[in-house]
Amino acid sequence: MTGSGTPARILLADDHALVRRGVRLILDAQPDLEVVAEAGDGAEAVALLRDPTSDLAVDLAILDVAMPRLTGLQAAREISRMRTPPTILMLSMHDNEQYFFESLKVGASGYVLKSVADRDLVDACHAALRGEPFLYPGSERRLVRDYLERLRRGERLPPAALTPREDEVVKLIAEGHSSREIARELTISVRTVERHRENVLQKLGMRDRTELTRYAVRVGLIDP
Amino acid sequence: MTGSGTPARILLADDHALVRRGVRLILDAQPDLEVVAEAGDGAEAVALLRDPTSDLAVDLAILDVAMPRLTGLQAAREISRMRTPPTILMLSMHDNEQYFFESLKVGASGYVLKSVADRDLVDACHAALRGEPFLYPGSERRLVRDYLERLRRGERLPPAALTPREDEVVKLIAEGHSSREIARELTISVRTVERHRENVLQKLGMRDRTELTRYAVRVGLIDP
DNA sequence: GGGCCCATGGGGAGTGCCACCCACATCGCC
DNA sequence: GGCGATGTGGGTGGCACTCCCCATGGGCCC
Repeated sequence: MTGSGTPARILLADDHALVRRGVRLILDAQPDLEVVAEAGDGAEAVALLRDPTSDLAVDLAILDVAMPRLTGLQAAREISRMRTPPTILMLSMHDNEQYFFESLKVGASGYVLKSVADRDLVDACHAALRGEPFLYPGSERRLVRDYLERLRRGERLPPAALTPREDEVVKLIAEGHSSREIARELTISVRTVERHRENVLQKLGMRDRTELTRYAVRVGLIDP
Repeated sequence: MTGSGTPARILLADDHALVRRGVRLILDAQPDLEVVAEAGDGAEAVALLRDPTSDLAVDLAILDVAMPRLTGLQAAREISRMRTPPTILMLSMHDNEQYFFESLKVGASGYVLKSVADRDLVDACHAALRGEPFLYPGSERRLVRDYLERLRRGERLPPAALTPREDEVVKLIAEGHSSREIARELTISVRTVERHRENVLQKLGMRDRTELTRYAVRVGLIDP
């Protein structure tokens, strides 16, 4: 991939122009990296990569996880289905288990937090371009350790998002409804509502409704 | 302010190192602007400005609205109460009315969205340093027009919502901390934490922590 | 000085939430 | 034809949350 002579060609997608500009400055400072295209949302990124006339020949796509129109996750899913997809590196504000696993599921090779130093971003780009799955800044993190451990044991990823019913319950919880109200709304027993809530909390590794509420906002189940 | 000879001295606070790095590269490229300090959260920014030994002599503080520990808004409130406070410019991801007014209330001279171009950020810095209240990218915005209109008519800003202490408590609640944890964090009794929570719920007409969490996300006390 | 807001505490009652245990019916899939 | 996933339901216990009541002291404004 990308011989030692020509720099790797990068598409950069983030909805904040300032962030884009900053990341671009960081990457272009590297002799072997070159940002050849920018996108302000996921749809734009996909369109740029699909356009046969543009002939971008992108080696690496860096996508912000959360963007308008098409999120980075959705865009990654589309991009990884192309004939000769570029390597995908997800950029995220959130040190969040769900996002991380979702990113791997949609075909990303790397997941980098915006809180890391610029050096780490450059490292992640290099690792991704070498074909190594750069998982996280700081592989000592429990999240990654557990993930690698599961990989080693041959287990497949069960991060399995939520079931449709669980999504419904989470949405109502995050909207501030009590278990009793939700039970009435869905015409099931209070116990079943609580059961769903427990399962979701356990699945996502969360403790209470406030975390659930932030999750619901993040994934777009509700508006804040 | 800042003679034409020496560049203006800037403190930059944002919890995402990558964003900090990018903004710094943008600003340092200007001959008359110089980032002399960085902070990863509001508390750090305040501490740096307060420290008499550091002698930073900061002319302009650029604060991200949403940061851990102390938000940019809380930090701005503290900073503007110092003896010789620097000019304050708020940096925000959110095109949000509440946020915008809150920023003005806590003493900020400018409010810039992260979605603007780097040129606009530089312009905002220059305007703020000249003492002009640079209100928003694009002063034709209805938000700003209405605000200026109300100022002209001598109206005061809409009611002050929450007290600083209440803001702190809400932030911690929305981050998922229990009353006991918050009490330890703020070194007050559990009863007082609960008292603040009750008052806030009553003030905002809300019922529980999930509504409070959405509120905190809306006004930018926390990120989802 | 008197009033008001703010921050700090406490008691008690009722309810909700959350974590552990248990079970059974259905459906699809291999 | 069993096996896992999904949805449904129950019980118990402990703690947290929410809503009432009470109070004191400091600061600010008229």
